[in-house]
Amino acid sequence: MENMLRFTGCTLSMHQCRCFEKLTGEEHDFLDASSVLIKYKRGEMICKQGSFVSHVMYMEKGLAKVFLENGLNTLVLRIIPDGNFLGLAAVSEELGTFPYSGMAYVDSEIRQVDIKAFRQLLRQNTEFAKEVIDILSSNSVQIYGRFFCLTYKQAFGRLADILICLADRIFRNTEFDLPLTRKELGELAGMSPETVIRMLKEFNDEGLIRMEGKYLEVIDYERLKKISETG
Amino acid sequence: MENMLRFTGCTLSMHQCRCFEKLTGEEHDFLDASSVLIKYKRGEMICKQGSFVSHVMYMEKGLAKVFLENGLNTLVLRIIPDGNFLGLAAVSEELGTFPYSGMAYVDSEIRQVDIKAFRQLLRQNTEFAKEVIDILSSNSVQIYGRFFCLTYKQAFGRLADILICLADRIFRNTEFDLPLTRKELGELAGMSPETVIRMLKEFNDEGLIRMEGKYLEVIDYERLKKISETG
DNA sequence: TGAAAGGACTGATCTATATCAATGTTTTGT
DNA sequence: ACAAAACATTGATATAGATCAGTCCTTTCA
Repeated sequence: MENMLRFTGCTLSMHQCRCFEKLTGEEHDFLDASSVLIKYKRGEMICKQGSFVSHVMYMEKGLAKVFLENGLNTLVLRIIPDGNFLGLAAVSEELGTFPYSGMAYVDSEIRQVDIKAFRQLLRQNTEFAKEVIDILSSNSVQIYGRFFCLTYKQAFGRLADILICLADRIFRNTEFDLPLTRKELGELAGMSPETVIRMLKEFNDEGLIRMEGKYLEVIDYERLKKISETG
Repeated sequence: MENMLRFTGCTLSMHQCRCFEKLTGEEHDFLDASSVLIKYKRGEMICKQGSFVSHVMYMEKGLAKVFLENGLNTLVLRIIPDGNFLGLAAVSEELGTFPYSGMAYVDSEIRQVDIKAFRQLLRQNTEFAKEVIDILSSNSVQIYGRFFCLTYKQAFGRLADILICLADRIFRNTEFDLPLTRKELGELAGMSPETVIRMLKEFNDEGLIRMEGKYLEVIDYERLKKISETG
């Protein structure tokens, strides 16, 4: 009788992006003709909050963060791995500018699709439009969970959340080399880099994880999960 | 040269809901035939997080909150005044259950539209679908601002935000009678009821607002705005 | 209309986490 | 290969805001 919803700070939405499967061969060609593939180096800005929108961006290969900033603080909304849109806010005709920024965590390849072409497909293919609506809804739900988590959970719970998310969903492995700095990890979990370090050390000392520099291994997944739930 | 985006904890999205204007007379009739109007009393639950979704809900008259809860804490995502959807997450076929709860702040009338009928209209009328996508995008952007605000602003900034939002967008007046308790105000601004009381008192003593029980008047709008921006 | 419950308010205390400051360690660019 | 910059780590300190405990006020409803 577990009717209580659990919220996690997970940075990925659950939805598997399937919208391109809904296109006809012809529409696919049209999309290809209306798009370009751009390469970004680690640390490069992919889009800047407040700048004009002219494309929809799709991550072909790499890893990026989508975030808000006000000059002082950075809030990561979502991590974008292969096969996801950087965000579809651009689709709305109301919104002429990016409501967030994007930056590559690692060298990445991003497909930029002309927004007019994308909107035309939305208009002419309702199955495609339905998929896009699903993606938008699913993104919202993911952000809600993250919002709740960052607002009410304590630091160790938030960090546990992020570690689980990285292992389960981003690297799909209990061990991995983190391409993020402690500061970037802090942005994800909504805490200062110093706090990240202290908590990671504690997790390490308690035998929940093993950590050496960039290398990270989740050892006691179950206990980490528990911390993420109760924290 | 103000290129820095401001985030507010405002609980309303900017989008004016126009999707019904896109329907033909026939489609309108179809929608009417597929919907019912339900009345709720102040404090009544409109939908419960985790329960099955079978309707899209549209606020005809009243005021409600849409929120997340885990048994201990409540996080208000959005306030819903007349002429807005309670949320469109239900539109996604992936999601069988409500990702949030809804509760009436005042006696309200809500139109429940059968989800199948709504989805059918999405499929057959691309202009309608486009409007729904705009609403979803716009809701996301509003949540982003609120997320940033609650994560990084200090309590007095968050409270100032909420007061401005209430005056500007909900009551459209510098004076109004609050239908919310201090606890509910706290949920909106992400703080404890005691903190709400102390801060309101301080705002009152500083001459920013005038407050007597449920009555509230915004006196120094500009300074309140400044506090919301710098807090 | 009077008792009970819920809400408003106040003051005292506590604590999680930011911030600051200093040092050692990698990484980067030339 | 070396200097400079960025990053990681540690310890000490500060503080915003939660929590707790109590009183008074207001609404509700029997």
